[in-house]
Formats: sequence, structure tokens, C-alpha cells
Amino acid sequence: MSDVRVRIAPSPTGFFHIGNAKTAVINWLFARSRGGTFVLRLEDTDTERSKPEYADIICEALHWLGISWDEGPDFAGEPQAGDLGPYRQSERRDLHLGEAQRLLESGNAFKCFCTKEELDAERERAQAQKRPPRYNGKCRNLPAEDIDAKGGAPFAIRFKVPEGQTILDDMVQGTVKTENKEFDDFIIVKPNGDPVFHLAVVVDDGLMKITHVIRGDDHLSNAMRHKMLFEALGYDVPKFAHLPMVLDEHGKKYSKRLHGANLLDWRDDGYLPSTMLNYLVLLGWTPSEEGRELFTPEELIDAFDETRLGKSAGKFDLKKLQWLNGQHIRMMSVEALCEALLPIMKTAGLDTATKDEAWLLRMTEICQEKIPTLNDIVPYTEFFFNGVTEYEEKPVKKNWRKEGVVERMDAMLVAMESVSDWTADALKESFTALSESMGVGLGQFTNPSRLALTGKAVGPGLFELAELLGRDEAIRRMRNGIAHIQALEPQA
RNA sequence: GACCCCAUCGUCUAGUCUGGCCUAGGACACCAGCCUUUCACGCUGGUGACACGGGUUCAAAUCCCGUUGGGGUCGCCA
Repeated sequence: MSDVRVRIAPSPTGFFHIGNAKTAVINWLFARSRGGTFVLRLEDTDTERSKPEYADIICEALHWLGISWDEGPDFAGEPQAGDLGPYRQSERRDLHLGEAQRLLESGNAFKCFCTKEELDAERERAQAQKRPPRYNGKCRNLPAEDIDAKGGAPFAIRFKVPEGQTILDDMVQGTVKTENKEFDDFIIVKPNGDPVFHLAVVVDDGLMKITHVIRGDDHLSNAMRHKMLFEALGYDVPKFAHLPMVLDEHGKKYSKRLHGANLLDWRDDGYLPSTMLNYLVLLGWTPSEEGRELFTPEELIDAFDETRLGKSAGKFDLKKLQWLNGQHIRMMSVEALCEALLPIMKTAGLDTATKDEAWLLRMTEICQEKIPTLNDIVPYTEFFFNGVTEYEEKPVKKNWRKEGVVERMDAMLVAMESVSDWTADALKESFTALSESMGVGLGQFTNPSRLALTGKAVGPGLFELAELLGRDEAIRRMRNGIAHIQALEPQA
């Protein structure tokens, strides 16, 4: 194992966002491709919003995507793993506070006695005067006796931002330079004694010996603060990689309210985890093998190379995702696909238990080339189970109101009854012969009969579906269809 | 508002660091055609982009400056 150590640090405050998923995927790929360690740390310090069930969801989402971690807390039935824990941030409070104390002692931090009210007022004043809303440094150089004089007054601990500038050599964004005076002395411990995010991440990343911090570029400005903190604490400064964020189809930040913001929405919509992995990576990374887009998770680990991460934000494109999902469905083995399909069919009320395994595999086979998502299996096969309850209006108009359709349907019925071997091949042969002898295109036979057998215009191949339906049922449905055509009202 | 980041077909992008091979390549989408039992798959072809303005240079998508547009940060949220 190499010394690469990366982490993801989701907050269990809601569902697992698509942006979190992208970050997780890149971190995971980086770790796996470099033989490094992938750490999962739960940032659950926001006691108001953090809930255990949200942590369970993170676990579920990661498992679904096929992302495994090497170190992490015990949660959602997973045991704790790793020696640098605890991996739940709320359990690391003493560590954070101890480090804040060190900062205080080394003169890199100071106690601030300003009240929230004072600060809010000051901020408003700054905004009114169009000044940057910054801390005014009032308590920065308070003499010891003044501090003593405050007695037991509550105080926050602020980091004393050093002079000079901070330069970040970001793996994605390149060199980013900021004057330190752009930052005010930010709070690292609240008056109530809670450590603030900036302190907590840096202490955790430092103590967990994280070598590469890979996260969304909404943290780019924060990273400057974090680097100063790393240096003040005497930790090795990790390398940073700030990934562009995932935008929605209109180029806006992917709002939590939008369908699809929740990674698991895609599972529910019938997308494969391997598709999501593949798609998320493509949204901001290109392989060195030019033009290649289709990858299995294993192939991604092989091909991944962090130098090819892009720096501009990408919009989520549903059409491309659908295409990619179709490709992934086609790459699956029939057995695996069948296994993925059955629960979906059951949920939709299709009683798959009435069919044997060979039948189900054949069904899978004839749908594999056609369905864009797993969920499409339901409209593609429901007629096998539910029978034909109604005929779609449009294809009726298109196929059943044509001249001579009853004659052709009758001829097909006869052909079906006389076919010796009820297989797709034999049926095709028989229909083709019919089409030739009557001098009418094959489509004039297959389209009307598809409607009779399925009630729809779209579905699996006609002969294959007829084979699976069985001779008796197919013939019965043909008869019903013919009766229906004869009962059609003349068109207005 | 201040600071930071970004900017190539409708979309994801290659090419930018290390100017010339770029009359800008691929993929999705779209259009046309082929294949074909529907839809789909597949195949062939097509439409379609270097945000704008200045420089530098024999030569710029590529380097520099400015403008515009988008995003982020500026919390006792994470």
C-alpha cells in the first residue's frame, strides 16, 4: 500500500447529494489507482441537523455506488476500521480543543471577548458602507492583564492570520495566490466551547495523516485558511485538489430540491451504479486514451489519472446519462441483468414467480438491447403478465384502420396455427412467406399483430415475444384482436 | 461590494502548460440516409464552437492586458 491517504467527509444532514457522490468517486478512484487508503469521516458536529438515519443513507449510497472505504466509523452496521480514529467528528472534540489550546500557547490564536451582538452590528455597518465585512481585530492584541480582568467572561478563540500571502499549488486549479490580509482572524472555537469547521477539518486531516484533500471547489477560498492553519499547527500540508461542482441542466447549482440531486434518485429511476460511476467521472475528467468514454469500475481504476481532471464546471446531461446507461446494460451478462430486473418487476406487480428461469433469461435477452433504464422493463414486459387490457389509441389508428387488415390478420392466425415448431425463427419464416405470397410488406403483418399480442406499438421483437407468450395465448390474443378490429366504429 | 476561480459545437469535452501538425478532433443530442417486424441497437453522412476587444509574434484556441458572462468565498453552517 502506498502512503497516499485521502478522505471524504460528508455531513449526515440529509440525503447523499450528487456533488458528494462526484467527490467520493474521484477520491476513491485516486486512492484505488494509487494503492492508497480511503478514509470515511463523518462530520456530524452540527447537532441541530445531523441525524443517525442520514448517516445510514450515506452508507447505503456509497454501497450502492460500489465504493468501499478502508477506514471509517462504526455505523449503519459497519464496524470501525483504522487506527487513526475516532472517525466521527463529534467524538474528536477534545482533540480539536487541545490543538486550539496549542495555538493559543504558540501565539497563533487569541481569545476574543466580542459578543455576537457587537459583531453583527459591526458587520451590518460594514455592509452599509460597502466595506468587506471583516472582524476589526479588536481583541487581537489584548494585553494579559486585560484578559485577566475579563474574569470568566465567555470568549471565542480566533486564529491570528499571519502577515504575507498564501500560495496554494492546487492539483486541479493550479497555483492560487491570495494576500493574507484578505482574510480576517476567523473563529476556531465558539464561545460555547464548540470547535468550528475550519479547525476541525484541519486537525482531523492533519492527525489522520491525509496526504491529498480532494473536494469541491466551493472550498477553494477556505483552503487558503486551512493551509495557514496546517502550518501554524506544524502538520504536513496535504496536497489540495478542488474539483469543479456539478451543475443542473440549466447551469445552476444543483439544488437539493431538484429530482436527481439525491444520488439514490438515480437508483430508483433504474440507472446502474456502474453508469453513475462512469458518468460522474466523465463530468470533469477525460482519459488519456482519447475518445474513450465507456468504462467499467475496474477499468476506471486502471485508467484514472488525476492530471487529467478538468477545471470547469459541468452541467448534468440526462440524455447522455441515458445513453451511457443503455451501454452499461448491454455490457452486463444476461444473468446479472435478469437478477437486477426481477425486483423491479415484482415491485411493479408483475408475478415473475409464474415463469421458470429459462423463460426469464430469454425475456431478459430480448429486452437487453432495447431498454435504456432498468425500469423500462416494466412497460416492455407487463403484457406477458397482465394480458392485454386495452389497445393504445395511436397504433390502432395507424395499423388497424387500414384496408385489408382483417384479411392479413386472419392469414396470420392460420399461419400461426399451422406452424409446426413454435419458435421465433419458425414464426419469422412463416410470416415472411406470407408477406411474399400476398405481396405485402412484412411490416403490414407484424405491426397489427404486435398490437394484438401486446396492446402497444413498442416492445421486444415480435417473434421473440410471441415465442415467449406461447402458442395458445398468442392465438387467443390474435382472435381477440381480430374481434376488436371488426367492432371498430367507422372513422368520423 | 472585496477577493478567488472558470470560459472551445445545444451538452460533456480533446487541444492550452511546452504557440505552427487545428481549414479545431471525439461523444451525447439533433437532422438525413442505410439496415430493419415496431421501438431501439448498429452503420454512413450532415448541421454545429475557440465569449468579446486589444496587444505580443513570421504564426494564437494556445502567451499578455482589458471587458463581459458564470461560479465560489467573505458565519459563533459544514
